[in-house]
Amino acid sequence: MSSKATTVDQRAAELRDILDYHLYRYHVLDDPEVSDAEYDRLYDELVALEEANPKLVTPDSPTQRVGAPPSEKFQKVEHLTPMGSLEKVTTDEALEKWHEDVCKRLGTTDVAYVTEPKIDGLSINLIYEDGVFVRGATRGDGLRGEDVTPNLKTIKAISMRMQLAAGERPPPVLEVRGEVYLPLSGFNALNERLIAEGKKPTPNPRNAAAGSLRQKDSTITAQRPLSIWIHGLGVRDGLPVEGHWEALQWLREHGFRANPFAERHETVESVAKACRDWERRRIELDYEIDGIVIKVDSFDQERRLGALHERPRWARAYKWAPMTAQTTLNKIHIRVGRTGALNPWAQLEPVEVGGVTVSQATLHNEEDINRKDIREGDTVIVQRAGDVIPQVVGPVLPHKKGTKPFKMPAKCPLCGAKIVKPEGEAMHRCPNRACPSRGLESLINWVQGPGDIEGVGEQSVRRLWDLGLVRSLPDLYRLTKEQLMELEGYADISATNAIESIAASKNVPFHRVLLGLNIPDVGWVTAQNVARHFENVDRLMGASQEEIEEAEGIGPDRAESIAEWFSDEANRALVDELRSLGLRFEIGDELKPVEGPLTGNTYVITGTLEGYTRDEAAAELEAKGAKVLNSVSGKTTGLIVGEEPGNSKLTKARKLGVPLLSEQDLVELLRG
DNA sequence: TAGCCTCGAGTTCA
DNA sequence: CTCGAGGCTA
Repeated sequence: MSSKATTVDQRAAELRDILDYHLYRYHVLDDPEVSDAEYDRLYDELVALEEANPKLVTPDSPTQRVGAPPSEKFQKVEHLTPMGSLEKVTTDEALEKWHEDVCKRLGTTDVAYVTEPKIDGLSINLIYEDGVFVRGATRGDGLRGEDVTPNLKTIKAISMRMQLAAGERPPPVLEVRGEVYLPLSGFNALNERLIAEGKKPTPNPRNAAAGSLRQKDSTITAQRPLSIWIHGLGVRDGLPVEGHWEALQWLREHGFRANPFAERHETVESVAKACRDWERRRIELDYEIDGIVIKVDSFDQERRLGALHERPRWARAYKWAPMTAQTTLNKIHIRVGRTGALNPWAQLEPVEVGGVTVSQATLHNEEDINRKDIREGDTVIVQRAGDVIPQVVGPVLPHKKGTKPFKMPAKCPLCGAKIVKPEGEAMHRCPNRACPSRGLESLINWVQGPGDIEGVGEQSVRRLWDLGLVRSLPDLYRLTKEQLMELEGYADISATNAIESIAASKNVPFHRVLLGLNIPDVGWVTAQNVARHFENVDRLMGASQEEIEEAEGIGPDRAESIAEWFSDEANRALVDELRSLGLRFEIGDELKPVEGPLTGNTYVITGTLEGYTRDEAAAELEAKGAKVLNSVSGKTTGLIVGEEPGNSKLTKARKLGVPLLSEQDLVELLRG
């Protein structure tokens, strides 16, 4: 061998070491030492050396992570030790019961546990021979999985070679277990890209990760920012560790990416607390977790406990109520809202999600449905966004035979008018101003919103509508007790109360009436501003678009919308009719700005208060001159936090440094 | 003109 | 509660 060859050989080996080290710093420790450019320079040097001397290429070289040719199919391989699946517990009681069982079998109460986040990803088994990564496989049935080595090599958080201390000899064979996952940031970026390319977004990070790992062409896998958390060992012969806690430390020291939130607990109470704490804290993570994995720490105790039907007695998964679920989408219905917008919604086979039963969910609009490729009859994934509103995330493919892509109807399902879809807008619309949907929906809106009528709810309004007794707001005020008593559910007393409540609603202030007219783009605040500016409806009706713009918070768009509404003859007739029925069309003194000790302060309320409803608290604050808004911003004076506060408001307030006030603080504020 | 603040509108379940 | 977008301000 010539001395030159040796030098090149040495340099290649050196470069492999350096590059491996920097990958480890970057992807395992999240603590890079060199710039990306510097890394690229070293990488290019190695590529050049290897191209000039193909014999230098080793299977574990950093250059071999990408570019393996597409394989025909995945080989089945046997795991060296079986990958058991975890028995789950869902309550503290079940956890406690397991602990008692463990203690009884071991004959001691001296049991320590290790907990760590249960990643919602794909279980993977990695084999290292003499410290070098040689093979990796999916879990499969627990005994045999699919060999996905080329794809795993593209994941930079997987070390191709173990980190060894000077003079340390690697174990001849080591089996390492982990969970491959897609970080949420990467998942969002991937979906944005897919949408931009006109492709279908992936329904959730787990599916995206699974799809990525099972790509036949590993160059595609390489484009997905997959990562891994290593959480355990299979074959571990000869390692100087006596328990899981030590094993995790050992793994970390040898270049494996073990989760930093693993904890060791001396008592089962401490374990239970960790499970509860993480249910709240899980949103802080850049990956999805669906519970906590709990293992008996000591390997000696683990061995004595053994397994039952491939399910280890020494470990449990504490699982929370799932935030997502699968169910069947039975039918897509159309609802026409009070503005004429067509709203498709899904009727679902009822399913538990995050502790409540979900049976319907909005599908927003046609574009959204078809981008997600949702069809009637699909099995779909449902999740609760922001912990509350159910969403259909997407179908679990493939579709059933004979299903068709969704299409909006061409005609309004209620009045038969031709549906329009303005250029650039997402919503389809029924253009018919006389469409029953609009009248009905506005009536429902009126009784539960601006009109604030007790004793007449959505169901009654629908029945009155169907009977033809009430088809407009004026009709409601002409309704008699006798007519109302024709309805099921109304007897003498309830009918009297309802009629009185309807009569009382004639006195709601002008701005509420304005709100009830259903003028597009006019909501609660704009109605107040308009009422305050014009003081009565005649001056408003007589105003030009430019004059309307002078009111606070009104720009060209809203001004146009308002002017257009009042230019419609039917609408002016409606105003006249309501006025003759006795509704108020000029302001009283209710909109006079209140001067008080809290003038200039704005507050936001979240959660449930003990002594007040939120409306009462808001009214009291406003009586002292404060403003009460619905979202936190830099200008918010304080966020009043009740029981079970909304997470988004709380996080935002913390981020912006907005003071958090308790109900106690509120009471003092109102008193002082 | 950008970026923040606010508003409107549509939404589910117990 | 969230989303999108109108309105306002620097």
